[in-house]
Amino acid sequence: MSDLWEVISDPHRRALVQLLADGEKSVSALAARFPVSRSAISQHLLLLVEAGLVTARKEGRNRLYRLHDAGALRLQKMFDTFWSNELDLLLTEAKHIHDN
Amino acid sequence: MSDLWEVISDPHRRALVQLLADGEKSVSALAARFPVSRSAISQHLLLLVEAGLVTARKEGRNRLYRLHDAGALRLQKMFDTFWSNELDLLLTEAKHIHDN
DNA sequence: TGAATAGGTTAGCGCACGCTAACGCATTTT
DNA sequence: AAAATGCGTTAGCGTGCGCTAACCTATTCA
Repeated sequence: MSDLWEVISDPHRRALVQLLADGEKSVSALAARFPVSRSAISQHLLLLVEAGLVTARKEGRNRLYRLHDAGALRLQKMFDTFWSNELDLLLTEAKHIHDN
Repeated sequence: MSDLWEVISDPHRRALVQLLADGEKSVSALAARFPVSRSAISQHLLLLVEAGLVTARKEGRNRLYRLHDAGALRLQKMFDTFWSNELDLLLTEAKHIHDN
């Protein structure tokens, strides 16, 4: 996979990114928030690492995941690139016409 | 499907949205740009319509698709919502530290 | 040292996606 | 009227995803 769009299109993975946005968290701490198994979350996290969105470090028997700055930046750039000039123009035009 | 994230995660559908951003186009005009069959493109377009990103009108034997303003707006809001305060904060911090 | 905890790994299942091929229906062209 | 064009629709195929279950390893606690 490793395509950023595909990676971010999964709801669980998006939620993981959001949860990690406010700091490092362990796998079980994360998994506790979801209705699926720890294994599923683990696999999602590995995908996020592969995609460069997240990094991991070991501390004792915990594995702590955190958001990777460079990855977040790539994500932002991806959105910006997609949101091309034409799309922006179209929207501002539309807003102007309907005046809201 | 009809989930905006899933809809926009497909490369062909993203390209369609971009192509439609600069104006109405017929199915064959669009399909000519892709290596897949017209049927595939047609199915993508129907999905985009279902998702509210695109509208269609008939003119003679052509079917003209165009971007739907409200849909584009929903898309923009979706990105913004995901790009929550934490993510933004994290990025601006990171930028500040590395000073670039 | 044994039990418990945290988490990676693998096999396999169900399922939905993207696609093609074939067909049908309007509309236009000759 | 007949042929051609534009496009939706459907069936069916291959493939990859998300998930669970089961197992294995490393670290901590008793």
